[in-house]
Amino acid sequence: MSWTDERIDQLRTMWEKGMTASQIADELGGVSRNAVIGKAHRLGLQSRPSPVKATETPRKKAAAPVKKPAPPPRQEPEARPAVQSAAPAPQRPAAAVSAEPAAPVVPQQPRIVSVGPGGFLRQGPGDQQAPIPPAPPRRLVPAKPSADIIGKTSLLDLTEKICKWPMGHPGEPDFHFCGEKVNPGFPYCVEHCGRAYQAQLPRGTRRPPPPLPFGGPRVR
DNA sequence: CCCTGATTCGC
DNA sequence: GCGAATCAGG
Repeated sequence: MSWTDERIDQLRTMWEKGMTASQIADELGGVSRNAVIGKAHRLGLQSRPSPVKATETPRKKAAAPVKKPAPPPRQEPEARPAVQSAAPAPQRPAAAVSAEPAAPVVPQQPRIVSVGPGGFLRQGPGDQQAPIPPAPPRRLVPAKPSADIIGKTSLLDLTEKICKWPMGHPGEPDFHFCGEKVNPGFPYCVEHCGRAYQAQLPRGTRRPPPPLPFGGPRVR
């Protein structure tokens, strides 16, 4: 698989929604978790809340990645001697202490949500925000056997005694199995055994190409 | 061991 | 640019 614009877009969306690389890889299909991560980084989508601790990365080979020598102290220790403890004045609950001169505490932007099948966002009991509609509005309906499959032998109907020769192509609405009584000892009925098992001819002898299984190449 | 993301490096 | 291999942490 290759990274088409569409797939890149899906990757972006899912990554930003907080789906794990594995989930994204599954959903996209044809790519590994590593591929997803690699692509995400190449795209510049980087390091969102990951379960991995943000410890230094002392790669054994390369030079140490830019380690911040000293994060610019937002407040000098000298500027605020221990006066505060001596001031019994009614203070705001400790939360505001560190962000005193600045604006009110910034509400943490990345809300952690989980993503359900179909791409909807699950909400916790405490969530008061209106439900976010699924990106692609899909209606989930109970699976119902399609009209042209009723009466046919489905995967669930297969037993030891039933011919398992596939009729049609998997994934198509009318895909089913032969369903005849099997040739005892074989997974297929007598007719399909004749198709499945070809006599071994001496080497070098030409023979007409055998009929392709699954009803031959798909025609659309 | 399972999972996670990050990084490297040969292709 | 891609992604397997590898690393490192939960």
